[in-house]
Amino acid sequence: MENEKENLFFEPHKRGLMKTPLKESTAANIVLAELQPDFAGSLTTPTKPKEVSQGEPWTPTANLKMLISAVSPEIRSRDQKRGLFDNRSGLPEVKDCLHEHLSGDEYEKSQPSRKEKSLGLLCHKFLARYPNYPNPAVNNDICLDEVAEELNVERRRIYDIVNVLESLHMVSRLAKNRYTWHGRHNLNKTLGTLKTVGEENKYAEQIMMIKKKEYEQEFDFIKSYSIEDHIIKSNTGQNGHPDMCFVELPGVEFRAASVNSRKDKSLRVMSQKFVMLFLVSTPQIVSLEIAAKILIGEDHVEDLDKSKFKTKIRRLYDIANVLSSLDLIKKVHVTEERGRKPAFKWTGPEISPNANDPSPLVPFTPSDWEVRRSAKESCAKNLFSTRGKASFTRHPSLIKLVKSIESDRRKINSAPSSPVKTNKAESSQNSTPFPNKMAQLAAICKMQLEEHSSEPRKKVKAQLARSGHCKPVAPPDPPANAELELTAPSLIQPLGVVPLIPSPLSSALPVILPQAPAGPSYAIYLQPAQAQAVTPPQGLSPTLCPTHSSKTTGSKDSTDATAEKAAGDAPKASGSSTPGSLLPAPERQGAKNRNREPAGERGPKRAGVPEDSGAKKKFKEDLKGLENVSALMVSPTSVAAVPVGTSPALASSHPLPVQNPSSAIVNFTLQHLGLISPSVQVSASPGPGTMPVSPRIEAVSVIPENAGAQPGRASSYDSPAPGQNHLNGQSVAVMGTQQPVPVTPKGSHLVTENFFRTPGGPTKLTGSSCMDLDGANKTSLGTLFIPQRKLEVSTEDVH
DNA sequence: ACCTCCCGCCATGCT
DNA sequence: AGCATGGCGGGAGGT
Repeated sequence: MENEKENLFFEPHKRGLMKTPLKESTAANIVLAELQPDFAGSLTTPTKPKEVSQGEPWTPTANLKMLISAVSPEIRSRDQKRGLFDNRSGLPEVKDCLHEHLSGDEYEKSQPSRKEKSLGLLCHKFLARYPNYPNPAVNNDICLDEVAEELNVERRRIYDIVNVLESLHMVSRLAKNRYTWHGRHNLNKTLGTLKTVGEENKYAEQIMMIKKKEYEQEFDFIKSYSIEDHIIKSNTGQNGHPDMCFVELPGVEFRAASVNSRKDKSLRVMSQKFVMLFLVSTPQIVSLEIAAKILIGEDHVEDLDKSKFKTKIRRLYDIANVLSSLDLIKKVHVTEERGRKPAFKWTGPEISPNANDPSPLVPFTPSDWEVRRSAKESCAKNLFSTRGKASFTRHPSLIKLVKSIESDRRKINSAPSSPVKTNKAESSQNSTPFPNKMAQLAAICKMQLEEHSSEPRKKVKAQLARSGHCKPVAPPDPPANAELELTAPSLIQPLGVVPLIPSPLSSALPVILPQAPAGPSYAIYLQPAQAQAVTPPQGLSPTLCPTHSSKTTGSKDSTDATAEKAAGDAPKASGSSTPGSLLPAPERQGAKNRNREPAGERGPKRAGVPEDSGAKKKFKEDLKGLENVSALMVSPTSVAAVPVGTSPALASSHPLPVQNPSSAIVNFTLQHLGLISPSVQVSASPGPGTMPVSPRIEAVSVIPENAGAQPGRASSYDSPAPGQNHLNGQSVAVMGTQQPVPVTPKGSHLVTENFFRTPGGPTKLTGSSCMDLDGANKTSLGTLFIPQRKLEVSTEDVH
């Protein structure tokens, strides 16, 4: 059916082509096909449309250039080394395209080395075919068969790419063998949603836990069950990781039942989770190890069987390759004492949970509400695993509901690829029942979870209070932390993530409290709308997650990243100053963001390393302080970095700025303290105060691939609408401004929305709008923790 | 020797 | 049954 439908839709354009791929594309043809992205898809397509959208010229030459540029960085360098590069095209890919040319020279190429066949390269080729911001008006469908042929790869490979792209809603499945290309129009929204979900899932906490465990293992450290653990577990479930289904955006949903059937396991889900990890972790560096553990359901690390772990890692590489091609991440290495760990750093745009909020200030219209609601529902769906396995599902009471829901859902989804669902409007009809249930479940679950979580936290708090030593949260600790760390230097390293220097473990604990949904401060932030829509009255944390608009994008390079961070910090800091939280509507977002981040930062900062009970006490105290101070908590993660900072206040206020002294000194100090590994260096900060240490580190590692590649591609594709450019992430500059600046232009949103999702045919706008409503998404609670510890280190590029 | 990850078998589920 | 999807992990290229 699906096909049929699709065909109908597309027939006009592609019909003939649809299934028949051009195999023969011998050289020339092939080239053309590749070169002309969309066209290729349509092959014969009558409709000119697709590629046209951007108006980008797709001459063969241009394509080659693009490909080359895209691929080249890596290959080029390699080739150069080898000496291959020189002559003909140094690019293997190119070769593919142009195999014609002398095989002699480059048979090597002709016989593509493994690398030439890499998924990353393939993905670049794939992406080269489509504009970053396709013209919605045009038919942007993708025929998998055609693409596979054109790119000379088995379809299986295309699935790998498409699945990841689908997870980012850059493509959506129309029907069998057909996808629609959305490009980056929705990317920010998607990322915002993922971030929100990631926060809700408390991935940051999970990461911390894992790290903590590592520490403990290494050092016997406190084995006592930390409060945090309990909390986390309660929230997440035994796994420690909430199992959730694919996160669907209102506008983009899977239409094929088959797709839905495997949703939970799918590469898509893994991809989303992986992305979430980046979005919620402060350093935004995630090691494969940690990612794998979390994705597996880490809590039972012990249980982990190697094979499973290995498989997960393999998959993560696949995903990472695609994400790298999208320039969302780049490979780096986190060095620990133990050795280097492969990790990836987020180089995509900074997103705030629902960053897009078009207009927070603006009152929501009824329609908006609906939208949000739908968004929320979708979130709920996501949260609950279809299986039942989901963490939330755990609650017995909920299981039944879940099952029923699932069944309903299946029915609904079962409609195969047929383009049915649409956003709210549509969904309302079809899926309405389901969503409602989901929403209810979600609400229930959240409530329950919150309760659970809150209790522990409360306990903790109480303890802390008793202890009385509270250190002021934020400020504190840099120094203290440093010391602590020193004592337990090793601890730091364990973290897979690189983070900011300071407080490893400690960060985790402290942070938690503040974040607790229950936390007063958070409550404040909640937007009524959100609360209602998304979560139960409680409001839970959800609100917390604000978007930090401030962070815009990131950027591309490490430097940018640093800058970003710095910027982010600054805002945060400011936020801290304004403890409160209750910001006027306009600021809400900012406030939220601030809150979130701060928390994360706090952790680190505060974090003392609990060496022993004493340390723990400190933590607790810190936590306590945090609670009290919650308002104050400001400094973002960057703070953590600040080992140097003497006064807490300073630290908080200026994230890392501490740099004041020479960076060299800082590094030296850090190293001694054990906060950072020798390998890592904190570069001198650019500006005083601005650069957080950690960022710097990141900065150090530069990445070859992406940078190089993207540019090429980007140039050609990116241009779309002005606003949109920002979306790409790369473009946006970050600013330190405290106030969150909306990264993406609202206008763009609108645009995108409209465009978005056109699967079936006529586009409908509605859905996308939902996404925009940040509110709904925001509902998540953010967890503030920042797991990071120090670890870190050098990020090297993979190559 | 380890890191990456290509390759394609084969299960799953829709048609 | 046939086909589209895509989970999965053996094993090989790279470093």
